[in-house]
Amino acid sequence: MGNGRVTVVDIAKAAGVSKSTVSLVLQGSPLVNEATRAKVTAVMRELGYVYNRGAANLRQSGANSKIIGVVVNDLTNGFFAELAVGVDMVVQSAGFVQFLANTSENLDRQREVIASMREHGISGLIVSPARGTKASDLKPLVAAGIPVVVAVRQVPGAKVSSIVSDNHDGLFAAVRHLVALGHRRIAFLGGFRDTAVFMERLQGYRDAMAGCDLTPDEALVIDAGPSRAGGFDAIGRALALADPPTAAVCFNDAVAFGACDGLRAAGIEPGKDFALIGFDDVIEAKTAVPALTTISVDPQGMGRRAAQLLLKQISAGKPEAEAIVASVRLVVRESCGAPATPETAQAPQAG
Amino acid sequence: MGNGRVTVVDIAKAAGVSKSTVSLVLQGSPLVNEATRAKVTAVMRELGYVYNRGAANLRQSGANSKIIGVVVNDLTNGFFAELAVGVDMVVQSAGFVQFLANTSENLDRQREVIASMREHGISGLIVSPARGTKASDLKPLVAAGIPVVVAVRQVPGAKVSSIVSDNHDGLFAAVRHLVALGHRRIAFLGGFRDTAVFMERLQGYRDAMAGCDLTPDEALVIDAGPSRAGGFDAIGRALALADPPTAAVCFNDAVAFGACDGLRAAGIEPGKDFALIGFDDVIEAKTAVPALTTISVDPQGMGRRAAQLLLKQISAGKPEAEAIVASVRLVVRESCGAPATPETAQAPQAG
DNA sequence: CTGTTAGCGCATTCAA
DNA sequence: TTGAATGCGCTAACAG
Repeated sequence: MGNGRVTVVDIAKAAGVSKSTVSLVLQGSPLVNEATRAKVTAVMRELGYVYNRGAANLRQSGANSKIIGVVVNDLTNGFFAELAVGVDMVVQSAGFVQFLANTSENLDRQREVIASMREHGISGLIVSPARGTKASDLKPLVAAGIPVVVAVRQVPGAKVSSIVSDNHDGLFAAVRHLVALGHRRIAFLGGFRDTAVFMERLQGYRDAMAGCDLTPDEALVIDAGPSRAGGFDAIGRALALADPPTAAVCFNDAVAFGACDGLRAAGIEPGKDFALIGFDDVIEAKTAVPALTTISVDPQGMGRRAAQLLLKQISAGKPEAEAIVASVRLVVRESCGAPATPETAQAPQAG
Repeated sequence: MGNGRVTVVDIAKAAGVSKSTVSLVLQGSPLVNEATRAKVTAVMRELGYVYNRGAANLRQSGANSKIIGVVVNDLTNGFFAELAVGVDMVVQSAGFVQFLANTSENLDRQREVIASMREHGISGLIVSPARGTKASDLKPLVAAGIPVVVAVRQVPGAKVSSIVSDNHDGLFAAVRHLVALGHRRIAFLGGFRDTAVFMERLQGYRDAMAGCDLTPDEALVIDAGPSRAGGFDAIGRALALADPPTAAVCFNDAVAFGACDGLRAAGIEPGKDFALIGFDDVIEAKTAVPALTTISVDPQGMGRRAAQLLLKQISAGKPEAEAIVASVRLVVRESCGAPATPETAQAPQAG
């Protein structure tokens, strides 16, 4: 029945030893008699003692708090939830705990949570930054010698480690794939133009189109929210064009799902009458649309790598983190054999 | 250029006052001269001072750490991610921060993270328990006077507040709805039998079936993982029955999505040739399958309510939390006009 | 209104 | 091997 707060002195008293001895037992020091250690641990269990990391951390000059902060821009998005899970895995395994906050793309909130985390003495930070995050937002952290790794989105001038997917090459490969299948009118659907990720992917799209001697048509680039609803909207606008596409590569899987919904609503079967490729790997993408080709970036793996990167920096005690960019491998998982020519696409068309 | 760690004495020295004065400024005390307060805050900003909550908390006898722990059984599931987001909202607004951990349904890990959270001095805990969680797992917390609220799943003998959805009535209503549409062979798909949630929902299903004079057929109760893959599997087994169902209510939305996939794979259009109802509210359920009827329980709202419940207990300083059960309202959002009789099911569509 | 003193729970010297 | 001091950064009492 451990009621109130039990401290080392309490258990020292009860075990008939001094506080220091208890402290040594706590950190598994080999300098303590096995018999006394057993007695101490027994008393600890009996009295319901709980280690006070705050106090310990305070004494150790605030070095390692064993807590790492994780801030994501949208936990509602399966991708970022998986990312957080990946981080959590290695963080927990390393004996750390995770301070997780969701910013909902809100810069003010992001500032708040990061400040709050600093007050709690995080020993490192992993952040999937909100749109518009500037290097100055991360500056105080690195100035204080707190390791920071940025994931998913890059922050322009920040001197921190980062891990992002190879957006350009991923989209480049996707477009080449579609062209190889015979498609010539290929749309790029979804995403916000003011993000670096969008521009990188768009550039991959454009480069691939240009490399295949396809006439660039800006009307085929349709930005929309990076969500299912956005995809639904985007495909609708695409199909409404005078010269609609026969294939599309989507900003992410959520958009691709929405595009599937939209195609079905228009009486077009995705993967059969229309080729679709999605970027990113939201939960269980393969069962969502069996015929959907995806460029996969494993969010959990990304989270794990980010965490490993951070832990390495923490243990290295490196004050200023170098700017390391780790590319994630992109792979086309399934082949999508959609017909390409206008003749085959004309059948049940719903212009 | 705030380099090393700046403390109150540093800023006191720089501002030409004493530590206490700085402390008073920190907590916004009205007992300090406006001029000195301005000077102190200016120096704080200049030196890049960061408040050390650990030390403050230590001095205050470990009362309020301003951190609340959140443990969920599966952050990969959109429902729980949304739940965490809901919690985060009110927690952040109240000036607290969230310690979030994912247990992946692992009891050992759950014990670990809860222990870790205690060491860090959480002032409250919200937990969506892993399968098999026993009251004894929460006992130490309540014994230590730490408020705990259990969400989503109940823990049998635990003397803690809890917030769960009205599983029985939700499923009861769903079945009645399908019966009203003319269905008689109604399956119950997905979920694990060893959870209280499953049994409650199953009981609702059975009670509704019995109330409608429908012969109970245990073959129509098909358990499977509460995931998209599980739903895909379950519907496959259902359709393979000698006397297959014409409608189904699913354990959750993920299962329902999987069931949709399975139906389509079998050439059956969900919401047209087969009526489907999903429980729970995963992200953007409405766009996933336009015709899918859902029993909705808003996970974010649930998270918010859980957090409010917890904060109330924290502020009330209530040592032993009473067992409060808060029901969540369940609503059928859309009507699903699926044909019921075998005769109409063979025609393309029936009025 | 501001300065002084004294710990919060722990780990780290130093002696014994 | 173990016990007695000391201080981490901060707040809570009282003094001035």
